[in-house]
Amino acid sequence: MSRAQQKEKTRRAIIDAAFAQLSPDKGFSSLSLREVAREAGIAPTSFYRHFADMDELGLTLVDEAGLMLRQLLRQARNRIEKNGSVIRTSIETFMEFVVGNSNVFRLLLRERSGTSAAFRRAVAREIQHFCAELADYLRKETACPDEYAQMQAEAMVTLVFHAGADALDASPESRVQITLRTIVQLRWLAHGAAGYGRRPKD
Amino acid sequence: MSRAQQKEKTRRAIIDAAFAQLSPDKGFSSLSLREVAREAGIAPTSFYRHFADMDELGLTLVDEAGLMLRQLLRQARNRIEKNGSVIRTSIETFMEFVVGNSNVFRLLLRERSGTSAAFRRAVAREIQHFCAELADYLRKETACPDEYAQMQAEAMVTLVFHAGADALDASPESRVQITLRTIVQLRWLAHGAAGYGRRPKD
DNA sequence: AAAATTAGCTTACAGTTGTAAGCTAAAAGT
DNA sequence: ACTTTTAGCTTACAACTGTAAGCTAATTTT
Repeated sequence: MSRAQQKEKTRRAIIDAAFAQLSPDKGFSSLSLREVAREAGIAPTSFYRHFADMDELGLTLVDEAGLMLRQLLRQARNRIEKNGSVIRTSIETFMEFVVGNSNVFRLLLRERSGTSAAFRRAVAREIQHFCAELADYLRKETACPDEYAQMQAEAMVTLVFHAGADALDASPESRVQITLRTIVQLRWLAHGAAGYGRRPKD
Repeated sequence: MSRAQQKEKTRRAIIDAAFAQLSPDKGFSSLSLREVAREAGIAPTSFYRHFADMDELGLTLVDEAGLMLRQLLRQARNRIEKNGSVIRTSIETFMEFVVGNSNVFRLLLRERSGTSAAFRRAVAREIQHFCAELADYLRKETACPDEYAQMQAEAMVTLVFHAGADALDASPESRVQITLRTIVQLRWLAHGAAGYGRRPKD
């Protein structure tokens, strides 16, 4: 095996080790370099051959998580074409992602409000992609005026992410409730944004 | 000074020390018992005379933060009576709280999605109070049907909290934008929930 | 007045952490 | 074939952590 190949392999081992050690009770910030190295099967100091410090590893993890989010978007679009119900299909797809990749979602969720400004920015950027694509869609497909599409998308993503967070701590039965609740909330938003001309009283 | 009084005093010193050490770069989980004890002016081991461990201290902090939230609600109600504009006044009051007590708000924000299930539950409970009071208000004052008041309140609180989180990282000028954005989003929700009979298309 | 309780102290220990220094062996470059 | 580069190793150290054990002095109880 070439040196470059081998290096890439251990790099992956480190990343996978980090993801593997994330859990409901353990966030990235309580991950230690030594632990990660141990799980990856290398000496602690060898870690530095791949990342300058834990922060650099963390940003890599966030990047990978963002990649998975974008894959999720494509998957949702496919399903919508077959199914038709935009809001319901989107939320259900998202919920499957959250439950099936809970470690990945939790990473985004925690670092979004974590202690590192760099991490927060990185997560915000990934979520921003999400919003931008949704806003595009809203502009094309709905009665929502252009300037409001972005704000509507942001509100929707906020509510859906929050629902995902709730789902992580909930039983499978309550997850159904959370999904239903979120569907209604998103419909209100869509309805409200479409009929924006008539303002509700303050 | 009586023994009980003195004890209460050091207990407060510990709590205040903990709050003081929270910062944009330092969450509760990266607070050490020794650091807190040092700042409180006591020996590390004396900490145990007041709290069984750091978790117990953390839950106390969350409780205090929740108390401040409820005070905030009362303040908002007073202002609404004078001012009239419910949504705008509420959001502006909330934003003032976030900026003025950023350490307290950050605590809630972080522990809401933190690694300790007990902390998450504690924060969820405090936010639940918020939602319940708002739902009550919505039932009385708006056209929203009873069963939807709770869901609407939850959506509103989610959006407002999220706006608060954004505000923490934003410049004063962008805070104005965030506030305006949130006002519009909440109006949509109110509008959508009031006209719930006509469903928007999926 | 004597006894019991206790808030806070000092000392001590074992565990973990990040990372510096320097070696080895193998791959890549010449 | 010789030199350079480098991924990974071992060893080492200083800093910090939580907390156990036991003392002191002052308040409270009896």
